[in-house]
Amino acid sequence: MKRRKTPSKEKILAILKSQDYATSHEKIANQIDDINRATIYRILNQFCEDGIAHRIIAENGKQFFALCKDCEAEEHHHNHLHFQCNTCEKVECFESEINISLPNGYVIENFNGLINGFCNLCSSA
Amino acid sequence: MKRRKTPSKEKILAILKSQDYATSHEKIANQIDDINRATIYRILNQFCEDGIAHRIIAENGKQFFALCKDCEAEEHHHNHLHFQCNTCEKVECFESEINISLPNGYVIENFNGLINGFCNLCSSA
DNA sequence: AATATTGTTGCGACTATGTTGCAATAGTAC
DNA sequence: GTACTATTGCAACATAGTCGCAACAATATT
Repeated sequence: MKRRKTPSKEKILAILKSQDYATSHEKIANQIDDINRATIYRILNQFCEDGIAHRIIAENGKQFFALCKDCEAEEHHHNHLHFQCNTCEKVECFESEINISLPNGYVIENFNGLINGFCNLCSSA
Repeated sequence: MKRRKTPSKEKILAILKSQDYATSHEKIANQIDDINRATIYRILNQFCEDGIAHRIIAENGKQFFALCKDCEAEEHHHNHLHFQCNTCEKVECFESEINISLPNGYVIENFNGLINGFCNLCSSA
């Protein structure tokens, strides 16, 4: 499957780039009115497959997406924690990676770590 | 809201106790034929509220439940990692707690950390 | 023991998120 | 320009989980 460059992909990529936080499908759809729901999902999935973005599963099961930083095409560094504010619902990536040590025989493929709580803005309000 | 002791709750609690792994709603429903879907969900939610069980969100957004060990009613220790095997799909709790340090002003309420990969049984197959 | 209170259950309907099959469209390579 | 095939829109589907309501049942009260 060779990827093609399309307006839809560029648009969604631009939106992801413009966000400071991880973005839900809903939020992306709100900023777009001429791309089909299914297409947005497909493009986001493609970005994840291609290592352009990574997927975060929120506590309610919803997917959020954030661009990958410092990821080589082959080697990904997604062992960092995410934080979702229970008030403003924003999802952000924390820089520091965490060390994961597994029992013998276990092989890691992916890590999804989410902290829920109150962000600095909402906790002081 | 005072909780009442009912056969449904006892039955579900017994199932949770009998599992070595975290359990999905589906798996529970399979072992029961006389309790309504909605009731199972409500009971599981209650268990989580009451600190009897904790909820794990899998990569596909599905909920899994596991009994709390070493949890006081007031103080919970859920900063441990979970592991889901991509082959056998089992979800298990890892013992070791992880240290989470948050930026200034951030308050943690809950942590959901899931590693996906292959468990010792499936990785060697 | 009978009754009142109110938490619990089953049912059905509903919501929301995400996926898929198919035909039409549009990148890309030649 | 033409051929090839990835992409898109549409509609239908799938699934997980929730909610309102009336009937029921566990506790508390007498």
